[in-house]
Parts: sequence; C-alpha cells; structure tokens
Amino acid sequence: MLDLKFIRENRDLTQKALCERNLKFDLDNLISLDDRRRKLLSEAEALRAEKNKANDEIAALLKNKKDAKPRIEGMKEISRKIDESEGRLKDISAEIDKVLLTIPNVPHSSLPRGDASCNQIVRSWGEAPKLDFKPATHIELSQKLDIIDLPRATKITGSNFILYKGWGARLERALINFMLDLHIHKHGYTEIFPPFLVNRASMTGTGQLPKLEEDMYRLKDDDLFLIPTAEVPVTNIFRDEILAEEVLPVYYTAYTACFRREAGSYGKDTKGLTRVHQFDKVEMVKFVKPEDSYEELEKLLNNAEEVLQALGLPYRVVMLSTQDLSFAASKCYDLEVYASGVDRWLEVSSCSNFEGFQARRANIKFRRKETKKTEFLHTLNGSGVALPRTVIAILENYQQKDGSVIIPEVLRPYLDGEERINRTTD
RNA sequence: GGUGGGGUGGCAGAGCGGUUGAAUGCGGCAGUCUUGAAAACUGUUGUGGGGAGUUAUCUCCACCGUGAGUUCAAAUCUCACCCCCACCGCCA
Repeated sequence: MLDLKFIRENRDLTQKALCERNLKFDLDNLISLDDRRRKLLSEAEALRAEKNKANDEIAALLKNKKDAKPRIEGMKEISRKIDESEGRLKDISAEIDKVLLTIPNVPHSSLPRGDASCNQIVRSWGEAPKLDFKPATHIELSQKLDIIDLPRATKITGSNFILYKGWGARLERALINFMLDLHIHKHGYTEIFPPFLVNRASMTGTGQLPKLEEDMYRLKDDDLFLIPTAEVPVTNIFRDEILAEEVLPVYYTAYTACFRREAGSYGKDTKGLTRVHQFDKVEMVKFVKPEDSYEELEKLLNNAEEVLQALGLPYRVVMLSTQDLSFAASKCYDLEVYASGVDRWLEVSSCSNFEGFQARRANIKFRRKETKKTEFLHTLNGSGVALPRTVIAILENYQQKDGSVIIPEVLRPYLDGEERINRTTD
C-alpha cells in the first residue's frame, strides 16, 4: 500500500509510475475522495469536541445537584449530527482503503522501462555442461530412475502435482537441508518453521489479497489460505508490531511447501516439474531500515546465487522491467537456472525489495533510537531457492550417458556420501 | 465440539454509566546521592490522525479484543463474533 499523503504530495510521480506499469488508474478520483474525507473528518471532530465539552458541563451540573435538563436536550441534537457525519465518514474511508489496496508499488528508478522483453540480464554464471550425447529431459530421466511418479500423483490428487520416490524424495530433502544450512551458518539467517495456512489479514499484509484471491487455495469454512510462499507467514511475524532499531536487520529463512492454483496458466509450461500446484521452497525474508534496503537486496541476491553456485548450476540474473514487476515490489531480480534437457532458462528465485509497501499494509514499524520516533521499516524477500526447477536442472545437467545422475558434491553429506543416483527400486 | 473463566498501556493489575488516556506496582528513560555500581529518592514514560507554530512545543479528535446496540453520555450495560486460559470429549 502506498501512503495517501505520499500520493498527494507526489501525484505526478505516482501517476507516472502507474503508467510505467502499464496501468490506467484515476488518481484524481482518489484524491477528491480524500478531500471529501478530510472535510468530513474535521467536521466530525469539531462536533465531538462540542459534545465532550457539553458532557463535562452536564457532569458538573449533576455533581452540584443542579438542573441539567436543558444541556441534556442540547446534547441530543449534537449526538444526532455526530451519527450522521460519522456514518458518511466511515463509508468514504472504507472506499478509500479499498482503492488504496489495489494500487501497486512504485517501481524503482533503476528498472528498465517496458514489458518483459525489456528485462535486463545483469550477469551470468557458469556454463552449460558439455554432453557428448543428446541430453534427456528430467521427465525421461526420473521415469528411468524411478524417482518421480507423476501419473500416480495425478491419480492421488490431480494434474501438476509431484510424487517423489526413493532417491527423488531423498534428493528433495537433501536440497532443503543444504539450503537452510547454508543460509543459517554462512549467511546469518535464523530458521523459521511457520504455519502453512494463514488468515486473510496476513494475505492482505503481504499484498496477495485482495488482487490475487483466485490464485490461492482457500479453505472456505475457516477463511484460511494455503500459503503460496513462505513470504506470507514469515513477513507477517511482525504484523502490527514496533521493533527496536537495534534488532534490525532481521534475517529469517524458512522452508515451506508452497501452494498455487495457477489459475489460467494451463497449457503453459505444464510439462513435468516446471509448473506445479505444490512445491517446496526455501525462502529468505529481511526486515531492514529504509536507508539499507537496496544494499540488503544485493546481499539477498548474492545469498540466493550462492546456492546455485554451490550446486554448480549455470544461471543468469535478470532485472525485471517495470511491467514485469510484481504488484508489491519496487525492484526485483529473478534467478534463472539453465537446464540442458529442456534447453531452457528456468526461474528458480525472485529477490525483491518491497520498500515500505508491505510494512504499511501489515503495519510493521521500528523505533529510531535517536529520535524515539516510529517509522515503517522495509521488507525484502527472495527464494533461496525453489526446488522443483532446481531438481530439473540437477537431473538434466548432471546426467550421464548411462542414465545415472552425478550428485553435486555439496549434497553428498546429506545423502550418506553417495556420489551417484542409479535406479535402485523396482 | 462441550462447560467454565478471561481479554485494559512494554508487562502485571485496579477501574460506582458522567473532569478516566485511565489508579497502583514492575520494567524503561532522565536526574539526585556515589570513586563506580547497587539501593533509595524525584521526575518522566502509548499509538494514530487533524489544526496552529519562532519545529521548542501548544491544541483538538480517536483508540480499554472486534463489530453492532442501549443512553444526552459507555472501558463500565446488552448482543454477536474473534482470541486466550482451564477442564472434559475427540485425535497424529
């Protein structure tokens, strides 16, 4: 959520930002609503002041056992007026809030302007493996190795769900542990294991609601949502709280399953593991002081990159353009890993700075030690990293001519020191 | 799910329907005392919004789980919902 005061004071800038996101939005209407709200507010406040004064007088009269009847009659009239003006105030405030929740964040000035074709490749790391045979896809490999069973996952649940088996399940578990350990021990994050179901207030706090409700799995009877990312429960840890300046920055990392309906995306990238309804992810979340947030974004990005470097997977860093940027973000880098079987770059991480956008929605503040004043902090998050596409890249890039898959060295301690995945089950 | 108890400031905990933003204690901050610390004593100590202003501050409004209601007037009375605690039931 943007600050209405900010919008008023930076009307042109905000309007321009919305244009850069390729959105038509009537700021004039919003501001005239706010003008009306302000007028009503001062009207209501004046009435209430009048009421408080009359009330004190009545109390004094009654205390001295004097006749308060005429004053009480006067209060009736004031109260009636207050009801009226407060009613209108409430309606208009609700309308304003509703509008504010649908306005996206202002893109940072460093972003390339335009649609996804304008995304900028910032840097690349590593090289595609040189294979002297035609590489198989992860679908073929996992079938031969009997480590992923998609037909049965479909039978159990539906299409685009994953059933890992044997080495597949172990590889998944090893990856989660490896990533968490890296972030905890090397990058200084604290591990969190949050609930996978959250309420409406949490979903609104991080910006998934009200806009993306149809993308979420919702439990109707309880009005709870399956989390689409750990960002939601972890960022909401501090909802409605004021932190001391000294505790910042806070670095949290969490493994969770993530659930996405992916409504409307059928037919696109739906083969194998590329786009699924439930997947594992290790997420990093930061709470920082506003003046540090862009430096922290670079560090966050580096932390995510290090996962891929350690796994020896070639990747590139992409800075998203203004129109490709997600709703709540000011700036975002995607990490895309190269997978040789499908011969594509696959997005495995998004590292974003939300500035005060989420903090304002979720009401997360900190108190400056010097001035003792509170202000909204900045939130960031990034995947470190999403698992299924990483599994694709490992299987496809580390595959051998005989159909086995070499295990990246950093994972071996998590897999009994084994060096290779072979077919082991029947 | 059932029954009972309860939600008040950073925490604990008072609060007859009317000078209650809210007693008291603890904690925090500042000061006195001390070589220093502790103790003691004194003062201070919420959030959001509006207005004024010599940006020090002054002033007004709202906030006692949430929402609705009763009333001239609600932290205080009524109802609904949410949450917490205890016990029972069910259960990995």
